[in-house]
Amino acid sequence: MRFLRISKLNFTMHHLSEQEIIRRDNLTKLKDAGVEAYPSESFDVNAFCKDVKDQFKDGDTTFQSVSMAGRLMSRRIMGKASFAELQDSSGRIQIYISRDDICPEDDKTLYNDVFKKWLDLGDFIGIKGFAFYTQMGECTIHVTELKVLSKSLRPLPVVKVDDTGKVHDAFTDPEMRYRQRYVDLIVNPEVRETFKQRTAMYTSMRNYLNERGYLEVETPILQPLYGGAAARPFTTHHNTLDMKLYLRIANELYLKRLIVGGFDGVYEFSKDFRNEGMSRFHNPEFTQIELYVAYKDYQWMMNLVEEMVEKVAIDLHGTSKVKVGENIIDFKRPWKRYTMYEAIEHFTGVDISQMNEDQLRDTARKMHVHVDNTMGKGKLIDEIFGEKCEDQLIQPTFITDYPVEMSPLAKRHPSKPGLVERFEAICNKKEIANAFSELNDPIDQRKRFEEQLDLGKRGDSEAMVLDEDFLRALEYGMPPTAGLGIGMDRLAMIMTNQNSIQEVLFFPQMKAEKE
RNA sequence: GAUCUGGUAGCUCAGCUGGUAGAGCAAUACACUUUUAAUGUAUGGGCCCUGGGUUCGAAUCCCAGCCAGAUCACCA
Repeated sequence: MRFLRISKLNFTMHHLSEQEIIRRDNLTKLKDAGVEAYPSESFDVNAFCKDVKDQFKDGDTTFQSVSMAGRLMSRRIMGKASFAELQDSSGRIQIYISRDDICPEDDKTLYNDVFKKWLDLGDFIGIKGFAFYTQMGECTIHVTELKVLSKSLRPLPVVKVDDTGKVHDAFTDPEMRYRQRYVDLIVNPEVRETFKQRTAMYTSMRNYLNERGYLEVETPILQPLYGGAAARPFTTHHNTLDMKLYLRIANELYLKRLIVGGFDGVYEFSKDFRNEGMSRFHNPEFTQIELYVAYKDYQWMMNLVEEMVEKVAIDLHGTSKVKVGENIIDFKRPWKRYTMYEAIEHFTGVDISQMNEDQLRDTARKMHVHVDNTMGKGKLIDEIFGEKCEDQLIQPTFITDYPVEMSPLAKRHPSKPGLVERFEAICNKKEIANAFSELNDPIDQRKRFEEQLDLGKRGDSEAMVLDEDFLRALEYGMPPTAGLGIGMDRLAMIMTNQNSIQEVLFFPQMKAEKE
């Protein structure tokens, strides 16, 4: 019955374009001539385009017996000799093919037919040969052997760069680039670089945290209760257990359970899911790193964030200064620090620290901040900050001491009533990190959850739900703990100078393509 | 979810106030043994996003829809 599982896609052939028909035709001709278009045996590579171009000097004895593989990306045929470009994972190099070098015998099929007629741009080939410089001074591989490694049946966009460096016919349509990222990666080398930098960012952070002895862990994505953030979840269903499950919106409550269990420091790069709107800053699935360290507080965590993010910038760029849009952002320590009240006073000139709810609402209205009567004190402060301060914070800056109403999992500030020990790091007008001294008083935590339940009953779809097992864990006792979350996609956008989250996700979420 | 902009050849794009669908690259054929956005000559290639409407006639004007991008609102 297995054939029934084959998807419909295998049977519905799209209408073939002229160029696709020609490529299928060429495939048939290769096979008829006894050339295997999809050979199975290994083709051993001993050099990459970039290395040859960077290291080969004219007259050197190096790279005189190279074996290379990649896609054929351009072709300039001049009768019995041709220039072409080979692209591998490292970049491109020009290759030179002369008929009598690759066909020393009488049979010239390999050059006249296979290379000139039956190969197409995008096909994978393997070559053997030696490096030299042409009369025009370009580093080139003189090909002595040519092998077909894999035939390409669809035409690629042909992007050309002229001698002034100007790019012609760039493949730029965002819809096609995101839906067919493989094509984007083939023809746009800078896209490949962005994703390599994203991985370098993960490596940098992982190394930093591992060196300090923190344990990288994995916690459930499918959760019976969602928690750790204010957001609407995706829901799903487990058939055998016949139970409703949620895709996690955060992993905070699970990592804290591990601190209760006795680990001193745990972290996880966590793919989280939020069933909310999409924008150039929001994808339904995104990645956060969360870190929890026992016996530490938020002040200590601020120092860690500065040190780690500065290191990331240096590991990626060799300097703490990173170009982001029109700005140069310098991650060098120490970063500016403001309490939320100080920040508001600094950017608006108004000291709100002693104001009650009504005074705050009046002040907000005078500043033309949109507020309504359902907003409590914490929400009002948050609105004023968001409207008047956040947009002015380009350089990395810590904002500390948030209203307790916005932070149900954070510890109360010992000397500032109504506030919690929390900070956010803001950079390029956006939050890049959020951290607090974790609330470890189980009685207070239960009370805060109950306040969230009330919000939920009043219609707040993002209010947290009460997690009885998490409270049970806290009742066994959790050491004082500092916790941190960093939005990896947002940080990647800054570190790679991209202004859309889709540029740092290989496969951003898209609506289904029409047939 | 709201507003604006866009969807034409494999790719990048023209196509005016309605009148036989265009260019460059790519492709096909021929020539050319150090070119480089190779060149020269010739040729083929289109569900103009979809569905309605107006009109003698629609890629073009109108309406509805689909997809994308930008901005805004919620959010990381």
